[in-house]
Amino acid sequence: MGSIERKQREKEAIRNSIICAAREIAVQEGWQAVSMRKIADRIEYTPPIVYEYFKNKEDLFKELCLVGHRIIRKELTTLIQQQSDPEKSLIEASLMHWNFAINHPELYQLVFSVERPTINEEVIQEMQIVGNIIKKLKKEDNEDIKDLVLNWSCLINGIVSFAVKTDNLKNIEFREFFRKSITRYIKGIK
Amino acid sequence: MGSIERKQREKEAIRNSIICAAREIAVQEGWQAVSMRKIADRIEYTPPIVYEYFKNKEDLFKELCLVGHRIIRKELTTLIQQQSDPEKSLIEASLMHWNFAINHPELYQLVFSVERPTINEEVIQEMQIVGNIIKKLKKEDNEDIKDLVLNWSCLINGIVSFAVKTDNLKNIEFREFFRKSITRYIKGIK
DNA sequence: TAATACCACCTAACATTGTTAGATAAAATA
DNA sequence: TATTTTATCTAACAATGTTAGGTGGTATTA
Repeated sequence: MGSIERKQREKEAIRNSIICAAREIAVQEGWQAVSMRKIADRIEYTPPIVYEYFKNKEDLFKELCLVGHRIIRKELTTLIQQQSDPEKSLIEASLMHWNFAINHPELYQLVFSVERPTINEEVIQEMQIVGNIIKKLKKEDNEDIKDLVLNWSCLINGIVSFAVKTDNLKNIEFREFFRKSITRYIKGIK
Repeated sequence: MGSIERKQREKEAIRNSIICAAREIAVQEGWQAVSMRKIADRIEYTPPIVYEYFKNKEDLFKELCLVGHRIIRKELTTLIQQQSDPEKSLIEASLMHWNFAINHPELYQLVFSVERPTINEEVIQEMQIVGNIIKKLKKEDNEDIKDLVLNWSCLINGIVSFAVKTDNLKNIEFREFFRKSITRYIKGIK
């Protein structure tokens, strides 16, 4: 009797459609316009159904943050597999953040908004990956890797956030500035 | 007939009390809990009165951002008056941002949230002040000052935002990391 | 097969929100 | 005193998050 598995799959599909609906609305009208009713409308159900999959709006938003982190981690891991030169890896990891903000603006906003607390486990994992890159990059062992990773992470986020805020993500000059800042950072640590 | 001026002053006082009320609620319950009705309640008026001073909620929020920027600019100007060594000035300017986030957490959140567009004129003025400090700091003239200021600004904000998000503003170790990052930055540019 | 339990889903309501139109009553002016 | 202006309020609108409880069909059991 595989019908129980089919049900499971259908449930998963609905859950997924809720997440997609929320993202779609956010892309089109911004997160402030995302309401449980609009989501329900879009998936052609009534609001209480949404509450069967997510305890409340905050719960849904947290899941959406996880979606963002999963994409970032996936990009990071494929990136280090394709590239062995640590300097190039770090540059690619930096650009990945930029591209993430371009390709998934709604997720970027959610994951990196000051209002929302970090999902620690996720951030730690991402930092570990970048930590491994930086470890190879620098020669002298007098500086704490953790500090360097945190420094890198904050720098990247600071720049990308500013680009988002000032609507400069597609500005070539600004992107050039981004590259230069990464270069400056790398020069500074090795 | 000075009554017209008194009226003016009273109006100014009410406007100010609206701003204060909004900040108070934000400090106690977060910005998502700030409503026009709660503000009206707190200043002992009815909601429509608030709309006589601010076109709408967004308008009020923008004014609140300006309040934040005014504080920052004031701090920056007094800071450069008291200190002539550019390196120390830059460190102080950096710490000022940190303290701003501690002393006015609600304003920090508003001014630096990714959701809200920057108020360009304000940001440009702040960057000009910091630009003057950095100009004195570095010797070689091959690098663009604007780039360096932007780099500094994004780095500082990236770190402070992260501290806010992870609730580490009062963490001494994290603050030490902040100092080290500034030092690293300064070492890199001069 | 009939009765029962369960499941998916919905209706309808609650309090709270941003915002506005229009009323009221006091103060200022004529 | 009559009229205009000003300050303020009441009451409503539609939209929001969220929940209690109903409905009608499907599966399970007697």
